[in-house]
Amino acid sequence: MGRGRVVLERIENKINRQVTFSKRRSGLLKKAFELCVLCDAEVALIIFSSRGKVFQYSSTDLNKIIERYRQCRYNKSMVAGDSIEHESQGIYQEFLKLRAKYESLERKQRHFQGEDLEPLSLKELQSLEERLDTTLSLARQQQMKKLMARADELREKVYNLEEINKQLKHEILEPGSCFKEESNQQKNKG
Amino acid sequence: MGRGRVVLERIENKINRQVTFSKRRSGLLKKAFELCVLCDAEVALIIFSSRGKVFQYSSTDLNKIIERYRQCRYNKSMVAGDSIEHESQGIYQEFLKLRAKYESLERKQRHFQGEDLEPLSLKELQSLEERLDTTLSLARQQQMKKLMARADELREKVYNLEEINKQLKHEILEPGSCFKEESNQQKNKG
DNA sequence: AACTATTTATAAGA
DNA sequence: TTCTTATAAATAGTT
Repeated sequence: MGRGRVVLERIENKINRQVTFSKRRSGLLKKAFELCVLCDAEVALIIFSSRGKVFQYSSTDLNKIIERYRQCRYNKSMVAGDSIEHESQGIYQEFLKLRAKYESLERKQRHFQGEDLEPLSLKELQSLEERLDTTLSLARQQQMKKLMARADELREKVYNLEEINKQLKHEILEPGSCFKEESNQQKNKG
Repeated sequence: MGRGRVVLERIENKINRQVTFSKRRSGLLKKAFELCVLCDAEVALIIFSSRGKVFQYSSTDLNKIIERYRQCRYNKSMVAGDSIEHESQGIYQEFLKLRAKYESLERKQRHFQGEDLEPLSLKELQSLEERLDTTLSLARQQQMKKLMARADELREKVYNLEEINKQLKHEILEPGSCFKEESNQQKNKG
């Protein structure tokens, strides 16, 4: 519908594409609206331009329509027996789930820090105590281990230094090399 | 576009409405498709007939488009200066941030449970030990409190029962009321 | 489901 | 961008 036949492929000319987008976009929105009025249908339409601008029409609340759609899909997949839905719930759902998990973990964490213990039952308190006790001894073991490792290191260093010292003393008693300054020092000492 | 001018209101004739719905629906879907091809746009279209049947077109995965749309809305409301709390980064960024926080908390939690202690420094281990120790005594205090409260309750119950006992004994020694059955029992005992 | 007279949408041009 | 206009496309009413 226009002065030339249209070929169904991406319009390469940028200006042209943008103009056509603008015109057809408004046409599409109008027709969506008409369908909804004339035929008592529920319609949701989301359009993103290639540059990321968003346009939208919905006969009623868009989120409601989306939910209704998802419900339909869900039922269909139930019938089909697929139920791959799990994965594609969208980032927002994922976000909500994660937030719930986070808050739960946070609560648990607070207990480990001795906060909000009042609402815990005796049984829960006992289990907490046990775990704290276990962790405490583990933490102490770990400290021991670290300290012993460090002690070993130091012992090694001490040994090495002693060896070097020995060699140096040997050098002093039996001179025969190295630096003039050392020779001078030996003179002063002697 | 048809043999008569159309008035924009619900078509009352049911058959007519259904036919028009069918025609316009396919027109709308076709135009959505064309817009997406010609103008490189992203389009999602959901249609429910008045009888609840669902039709859908989307240039790419519908859920992706919906999420993109939600992110746009979210960003817009941020820009509008409603809640500058979380910065205007979009739900996906929020999700990533939360995930990082969650993972960090999870790591901390593991330490409290005595796991992955090896990488901790001596200083960190000492601080952990201190906190565990504090929490441990708090947990024990809390248990004490609970136990003492329970003991009080029991003491109260015991006292009450003892009182009742006393009264009952009194009744046995000095009869003079209540039930016939009790009187019979007294006879038997006597 | 086809047909066709008309209306409507829109491509190209200004 | 907006308007104009020639023409393609969609579709209302009919068969």
